[in-house]
Amino acid sequence: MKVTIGDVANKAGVSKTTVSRILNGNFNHNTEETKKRVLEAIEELKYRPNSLAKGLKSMRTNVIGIVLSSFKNTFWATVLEGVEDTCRELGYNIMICSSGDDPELEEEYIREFQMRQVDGIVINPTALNTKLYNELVEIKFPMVVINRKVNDLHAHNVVVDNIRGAFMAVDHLLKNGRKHVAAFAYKNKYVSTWQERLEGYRAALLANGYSSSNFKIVEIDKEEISVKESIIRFVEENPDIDGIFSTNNVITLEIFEVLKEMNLKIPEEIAIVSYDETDWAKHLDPSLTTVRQPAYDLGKVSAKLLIDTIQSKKFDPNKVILQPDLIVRKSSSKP
Amino acid sequence: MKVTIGDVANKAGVSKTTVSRILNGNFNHNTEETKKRVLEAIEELKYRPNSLAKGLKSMRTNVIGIVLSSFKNTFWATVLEGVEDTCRELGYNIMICSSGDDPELEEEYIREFQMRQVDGIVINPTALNTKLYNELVEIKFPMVVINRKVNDLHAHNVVVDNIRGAFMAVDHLLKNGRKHVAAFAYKNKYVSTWQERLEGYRAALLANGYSSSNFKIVEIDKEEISVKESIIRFVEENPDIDGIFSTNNVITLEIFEVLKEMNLKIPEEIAIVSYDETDWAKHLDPSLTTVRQPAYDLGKVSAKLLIDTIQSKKFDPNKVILQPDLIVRKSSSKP
DNA sequence: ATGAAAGCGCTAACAT
DNA sequence: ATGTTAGCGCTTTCAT
Repeated sequence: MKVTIGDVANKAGVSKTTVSRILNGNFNHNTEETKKRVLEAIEELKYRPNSLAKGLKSMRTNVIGIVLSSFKNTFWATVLEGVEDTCRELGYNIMICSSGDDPELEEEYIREFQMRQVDGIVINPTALNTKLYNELVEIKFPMVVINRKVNDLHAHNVVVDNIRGAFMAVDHLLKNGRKHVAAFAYKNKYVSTWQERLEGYRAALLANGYSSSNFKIVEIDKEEISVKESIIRFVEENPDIDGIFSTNNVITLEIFEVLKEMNLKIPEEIAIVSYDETDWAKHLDPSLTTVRQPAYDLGKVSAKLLIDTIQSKKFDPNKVILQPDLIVRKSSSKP
Repeated sequence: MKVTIGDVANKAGVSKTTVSRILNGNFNHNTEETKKRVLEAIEELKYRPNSLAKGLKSMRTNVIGIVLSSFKNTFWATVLEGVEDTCRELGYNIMICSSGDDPELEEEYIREFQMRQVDGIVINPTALNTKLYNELVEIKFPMVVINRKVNDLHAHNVVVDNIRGAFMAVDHLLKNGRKHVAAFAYKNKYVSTWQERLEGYRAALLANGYSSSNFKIVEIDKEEISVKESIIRFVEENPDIDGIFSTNNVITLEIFEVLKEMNLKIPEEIAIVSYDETDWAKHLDPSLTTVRQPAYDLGKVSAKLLIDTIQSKKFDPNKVILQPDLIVRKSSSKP
């Protein structure tokens, strides 16, 4: 049933070595004649090399692992596309999993990937397994940390500039005449993403002549209160708000709903700018101004960096910061 | 550097066989004492079995491959979640790829998966590689075809009832007083999904006393015309339309935009029902009535079926049809 | 209850 | 230009 390299060798009347050489493009030293015979034998027997055996011998699998927090987000789907395209181009396959931001699951999956001898991993870390991350760096396991930062970790890191993205968003609101701008984020002090977007928010206020007493930050603890409820509460308690910067598009959808229910006009009474750009942003009513992150590039750059590391065995941590841009639509028009 | 089963054996003062047995839970015949010593050695050496070697020997990798058309869609992200949860539960890992509905790429990826000795695949087929699919069935390669049907293929198939979903959508429009209902779909005669949704549309019209002369079907050929343009053209040429059934949510977003630009009120003048349910459907203005497909279950059932097949080696094709449901919102309210 | 030895399918150093 | 041989790390008969 299973046809092996030995079968091909027999059929072609040569040794396994010769077949192996031709298979791997080392036929500098082969007669056209033998090459032809081997290729024919492969064709006739429909031989397909067993990657397991190859990997066991060569200590390389040409598989990389990718650990995401969740698949359910256009952003990650697009990152994955970038990773996939790069991997295909360079001859790698992908094993995938999602941690759901659960550190134990994250560790379990990483261990699994290691046992499967993946050549390296791309990971959006929970940021809660510091010891594990450092162990991986220690043993020089090729790894690219994406999207989030892990403090003091001596590893490759590819992120999008969240401070800048948030700054652009909030600066845009202020420059367009908004005076009381609030920021909404999920509460999670371990995830650099949210923290940095809030930092960008603060920076924009300060740069526009406001002081820290003007900061209006809503950090939503999903365990304690629903997103919707916390928005309602905030808006009721802060009737002077005329601009909102939302760090996440699930929150944004809730904000749209709440404001409509409260009969607050967007953008006349309250302007909105949101992370991230999505398929539906331009179709909302009013169309949504967004901070677009270069998700595809994030995937592409990360995969490329990982594979370079695998192939060159160089490990000086590389820190790459990609830039987002602002897509201005109607939700942030002048009042 | 690398610690192998031999190192553990040495450290514990036993043979590799014994370590292997304990590793795989075959310690019916082992002293508590040896078991303990081996476990300790594993712990101390931080030994992790090499799955490649294991797979090479045992002819099982506990990896399945999944071939999608694209990741960029909540539907597929959710399917993937179902697959992942099931795989984790049953001890399998996932290799992933997307074909972009390109049959050559699809074949390339399947071959790759075979060489990597995946135990089986879950595939949303382009439906254009009939010969390949049949070859896989022929060699009894465990495979579950999902979401789409392939004519005359003797393989497992898990789909959602598209005729029924479309019927429910259109019947709902008609029962709520709409008289002239059109259907929008991508033009692709190979993909059963679109074909069946149009069939459901026709069935609903007939069941409500209309004849085939009342069918208004727009099949959009993306090569020839933009989605938006084809919607505009149709609506201009058919001013009597008062209901639209959209088979795809990208088309739906464009429909919303066009109707707003043409100042046609939803749902007063035109009602809309759309595939699929998404995060944003309830936040559109007006909120969108959708046909929800059990995506998570689709993933779960498919993965379970695949793994059962792998483990039991039974191959009588299993045809599973899951049922969608209708989520009624404002976009389809009575005129 | 434990071990020795063969071998899964491939590659690569070392012949020839 | 091609072949011989020795493993890669594991499981699995078959002994003991």
